[in-house]
Formats: sequence, C-alpha cells, structure tokens
Amino acid sequence: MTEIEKKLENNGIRPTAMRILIYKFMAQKEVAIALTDIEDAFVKAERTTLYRTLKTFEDKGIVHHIDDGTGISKYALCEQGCNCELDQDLHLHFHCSNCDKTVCLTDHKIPHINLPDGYIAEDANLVITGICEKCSGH
Amino acid sequence: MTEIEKKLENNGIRPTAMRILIYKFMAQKEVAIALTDIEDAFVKAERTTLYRTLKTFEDKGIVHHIDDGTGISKYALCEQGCNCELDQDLHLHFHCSNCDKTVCLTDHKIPHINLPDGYIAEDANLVITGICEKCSGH
DNA sequence: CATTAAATGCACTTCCGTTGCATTCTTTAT
DNA sequence: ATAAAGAATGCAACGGAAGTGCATTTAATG
Ligand SMILES: [Mn+2]
Ligand SMILES: [Mn+2]
Ligand SMILES: [Zn+2]
Ligand SMILES: [Zn+2]
Repeated sequence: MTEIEKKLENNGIRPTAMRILIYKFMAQKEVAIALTDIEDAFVKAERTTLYRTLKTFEDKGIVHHIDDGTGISKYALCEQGCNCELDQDLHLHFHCSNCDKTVCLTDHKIPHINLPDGYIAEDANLVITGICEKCSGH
Repeated sequence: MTEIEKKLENNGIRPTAMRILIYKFMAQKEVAIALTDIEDAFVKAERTTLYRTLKTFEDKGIVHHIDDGTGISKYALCEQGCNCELDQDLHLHFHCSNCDKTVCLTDHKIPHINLPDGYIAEDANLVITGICEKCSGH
C-alpha cells in the first residue's frame, strides 16, 4: 500500500484508481486546481466522477475549496496541520491576472480584523489579485 | 432637476426614469443589492435593463461591484470620495450567514499585506462571513 | 418635424455547478 | 465461492446566474 493510499484510507476515502490519480495530479501541481484542469488531464474520465472526487476530498478534509473571485471553483491539497474545516487555517490566496493561476500563500494568514459591535466573524476570505512571481520575472 | 438627476448627469449617465428609481432604491438600502433584489422590487421592468443599469452605474463609477463569495454579484453605491475604479478603496465586506445580507464596512480598509518576492498586488478582496449586528441581537 | 443616438424589451446563449438514476465495481457476510 | 449490500462511476439532464444580439421604443438635437 502506497503513501497516497494510506493517506486516503486514513481520511475515510476508499482509494480507487481514479482517486489516486487525481491525488497525484494535485500533489504535483503547485497551483490551485479547477475541475476543468482535471478534466483536461484525464480526458477518459467522466466530469461527474472528477467533480465528486473533489467533493469527497473536500468533505473528508484533505482538500480545501478556494474562491478566488474568478467564478471558477479551485481546489488545493491541504498542508499538514491545515484546519480549514474549522475555518482556522485562514491563509490568503493570490490570483494572477496574467497567467490566471491561483496559489495558496499558506504562510500568510489573514490578519485579525476588529469588526463593529454586534458583528461576529466566523470565516474570512482574502484574495489578492495581481502578478505572480513567474509572470513578473521574479 | 433633483439631486439624483444631477448626480447621474455629473457622472455621464442619462437620468432616465428607470435609472432614477434604481438609484433611489439603492440609496435607501443600507445593504448591498443583487440583480434579483431589483427585479423583485420592480416587477414590471426587464431584467436586462436592470442588469445594464447596474453595469452603467459601475462603469461610470457611482456603484461598485461586490463579490461576497455567494456566487451572486452584489452592488452598492459608492461613498463620496470612493476610488474603487482605481482599486484604491479597498474596504472589506461582511456577509451574514444568517440573513444572507452583505454590507460594506467602508471604514474598515483591507490591511496591507507583505507578499513574497516577485508578487505584485493590484487588487484585493476581503470578505468576512459571520453574523451581522441585526442577527446577533446587537 | 426629421435625424440620430441612446435606452429598453425580448429571446436566446453560455458557463459552471449540481442532481437523478441506472450500471458497474468492491467489500462483507454466509 | 457465492450472494447480498454498499459505494463508486457513467450518462443524461437540469439549474441559476451572467451575458449577448437585435429589433423597437424613447429621448436629444438641430
Ligand atoms: Mn489555500
Ligand atoms: Mn463595498
Ligand atoms: Zn502569473
Ligand atoms: Zn444577518
């Protein structure tokens, strides 16, 4: 049993062939993944299966959903120790307006905000748009 | 000529009856407005007209677009001195998970974030989700 | 009044996410 | 090993919301 299979089973996910492939695919990418990205990479697979795989990964807590403001849902593997299910891993996300890629900046947590009286914060989403390191010529 | 008509003309918007009504509607609301909200309020009007009115308002800089993460675009009148066209009025937005309303917190600017080397910020969107003052019992 | 431009109304499209249900595969119990 | 149960997959269709094309109406101008 491989590392990935263990990882999946440990999180209550049956390690089917498709799921292992998708996990590998996401692990090798350093950017957030859209459903269409996986579709393009696995042309033989059904859109729905891929969709539900992402959903399962998310439900089981090994992937987090990213809303980068493009209107297209992105997903990324959770880092070790990520508590995103508890809305406690509030790192920010960066979306490049040039290459259209979105990345997790896991080291950059969303700063605490003092809200007006009566407002209770439960979750936060911060997306910075601009030019990524690759597009800016680093 | 009313205040509103002046406001519209000053921003290069022909003050038609519909536009004046929509402007009034938005001005009297203290929350961000979705297209469907206006649709419901003006059942006799065409969706497209309302849609394009919002777009015109936005293009001319008297309204700013809000992406609160619900997947439904919201709009709010710009405050005096709002430079949102220049991405320089980066106040945050609050979305209530109870009443589903979104408000501008115009006094709460998005804090400056130090990005990793090579990243260039151009815009930012910060949405806090939680319970609003009305729903929390203030 | 005639001419021109802008705003509106209606129909239709696109995009993405989502669901229902039949089928296939995998696990578990007999 | 076989049968039964449960989960995953494949296929088809739906849904909401944003957006577009074009004909028609309304307003502005001379
Ligand atoms: Mn992330
Ligand atoms: Mn606002
Ligand atoms: Zn880039
Ligand atoms: Zn509320």
